[in-house]
Amino acid sequence: MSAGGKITSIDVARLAGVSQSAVSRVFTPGASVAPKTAAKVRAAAKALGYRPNSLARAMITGKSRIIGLVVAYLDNQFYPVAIEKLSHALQNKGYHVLLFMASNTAGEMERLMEDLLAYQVDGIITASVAISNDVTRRCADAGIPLVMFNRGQPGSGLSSVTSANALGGRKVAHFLVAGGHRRIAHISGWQGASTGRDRARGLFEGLAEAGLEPHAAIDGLYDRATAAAAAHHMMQAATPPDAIFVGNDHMAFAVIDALRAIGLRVPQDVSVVGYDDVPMAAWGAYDLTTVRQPLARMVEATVETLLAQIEDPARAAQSIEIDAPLILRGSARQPGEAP
Amino acid sequence: MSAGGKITSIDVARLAGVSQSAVSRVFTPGASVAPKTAAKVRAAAKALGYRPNSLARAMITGKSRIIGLVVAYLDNQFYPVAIEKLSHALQNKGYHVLLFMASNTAGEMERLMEDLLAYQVDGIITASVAISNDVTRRCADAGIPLVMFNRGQPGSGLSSVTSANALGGRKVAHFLVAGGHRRIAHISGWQGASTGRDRARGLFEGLAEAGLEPHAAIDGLYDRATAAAAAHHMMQAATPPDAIFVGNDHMAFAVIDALRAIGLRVPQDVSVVGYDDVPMAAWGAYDLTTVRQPLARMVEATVETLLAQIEDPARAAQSIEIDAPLILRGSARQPGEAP
DNA sequence: GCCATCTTTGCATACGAATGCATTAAAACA
DNA sequence: TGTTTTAATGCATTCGTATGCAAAGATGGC
Repeated sequence: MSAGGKITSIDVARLAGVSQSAVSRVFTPGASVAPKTAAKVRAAAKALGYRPNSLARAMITGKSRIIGLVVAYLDNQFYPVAIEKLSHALQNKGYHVLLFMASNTAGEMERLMEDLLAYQVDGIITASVAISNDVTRRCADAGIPLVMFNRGQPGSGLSSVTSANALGGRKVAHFLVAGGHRRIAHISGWQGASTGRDRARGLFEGLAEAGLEPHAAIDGLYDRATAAAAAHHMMQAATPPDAIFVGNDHMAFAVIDALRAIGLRVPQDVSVVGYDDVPMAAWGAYDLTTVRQPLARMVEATVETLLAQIEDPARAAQSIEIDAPLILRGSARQPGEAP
Repeated sequence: MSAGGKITSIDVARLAGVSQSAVSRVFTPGASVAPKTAAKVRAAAKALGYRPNSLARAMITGKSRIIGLVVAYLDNQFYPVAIEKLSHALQNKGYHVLLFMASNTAGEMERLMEDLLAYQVDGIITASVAISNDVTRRCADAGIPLVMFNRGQPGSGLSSVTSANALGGRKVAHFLVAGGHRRIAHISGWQGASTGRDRARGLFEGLAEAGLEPHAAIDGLYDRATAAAAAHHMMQAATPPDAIFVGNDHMAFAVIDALRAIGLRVPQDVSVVGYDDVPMAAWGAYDLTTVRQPLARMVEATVETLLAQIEDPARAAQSIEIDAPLILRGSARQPGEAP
């Protein structure tokens, strides 16, 4: 039915018997058009199947209404779900998401940045811990509003939205101590980024408050294999830990698998606690006690912050932390349960 | 350092002492420019931090080099991983991905389509089984090349890339029969789309070849809760199945959880086979025997088909099926093992 | 019914880059 | 060296829409 040929506002104008400007105004919220004219135009537009060309509009207005979303690995279920919610939220605000998969090779990053700028994105969200500092800096230098999701960068002057990672780590410490654990180890998230560091720090502080030292601590690099190896290694020590706090759920699953593989029972032999509360954490096979990142609120805050910065570029960057509750499930012995 | 102010080809031209056309040609592969001029221009461009504006370029050329990627739910790990690979493949070809999350409400879909067209995408990939037929039709009507990933639509004249679903189902039938199972049930993928139907059909045909009838069959709608309920229901029958083929891994995990929850052992009491071979299928907690969708090859075929159609719009649609091998793990009793 | 005020509307231009055409500079050839 | 061919460049126009400005129309007050 509709020909493949491009239909422009001029075609619509011709059919409706008005000027091109009139057509434009009908599709520009807040512009001055007589209701009668608008009706004619809309009718003509519908008849022709006309759609305003967003790209042309972007040129004129200088706003593309495109947000660049930079992510790295989607294996960790936390990110797909975050992407889903971010997309929806942005779509609701009339923005669209240009997706960039970032491999972390230097050359790739370079190209990615170029592309991000070339497409005139109005703002950027980096939804991955593994984005290099350098990249975030360059985006900011280019004057494009940027919000880091699930990662902070202290002193960078960039906005970020995270859960209260340190507090979350501390909650885990208190919970495990209250549950009677005394040899509490940590397989941390990558220590190259604040997220992993803060969770570790929180744990250690919490332990210190109870007069405990961390029994062991290894950087799991957010990598399943690394985490599994770390767990394996810890359990072969002369005095193995009686609980392991793992830096995120994604690694925690690998840790549980690794423990079971060597015949250990969770939580009878070792308690395991994760961080994120991805949907999978609630699944029967893992039933993971974990700290919930309140995704909906984090997304809301991210979008709100970004759009505010787009509207007012002079606005100061903000670092938002959202409280993360501990979710009790079966992978860790609870206070009052028999050891 | 670089001012937020927009730098255009005219600025570069001025600094390099050439015309705007010259600058354009330097950044247009295949255009005729003297090496000396190119060098001057590149130097000036670098000095100013100039990047060609993709949006402006898109207007002139009529090609945005943007691909619309429409997805629905990202809970099923198959899709995030697919998105990751699709993005990378398209980025390598110089395309970019505009991501659309489709809730399946009618109104939403309408808006989504409008947006897809408004952004002048060069092509569309629908990476979800749950996209309505209607939507795909309308994209095609608009004359935009479209490839359906992981779903076919027989007789639609649209391109699709899937694994050989029917054959996959048949492989499962043969495998389960060879393993000594006789009461083989199916919790299928959504029967509203070809993917789920073909897998079911393949299973049934395979069973028929062995002189067997399906022991039971319920539509799991690709939904965890539905699948779990179905499994529960099946096992409470007077003669429960001794094997269940589940329409995808995502549901299969739920089924295994449900079975274990009522004290059944997998595979000793019931064998479970999935479809997809998502990374999680290999994890210790499930160790799922499943049919592997060869993601890399599917992505490759999808991108290739789409780009071919973009280059030559007259090109006929094609339905590509890629062979899917059965991956043997621990969730199903194997031929030769004791029952 | 007339003038002041507020809406509508069209005209013309701008956004930033690509490209056909004509012109000029350089290279190739005799 | 002169002429033909080829490569390089600039000019002007184009893509589709938004918007300032001025003119025209509608509305209201008295």
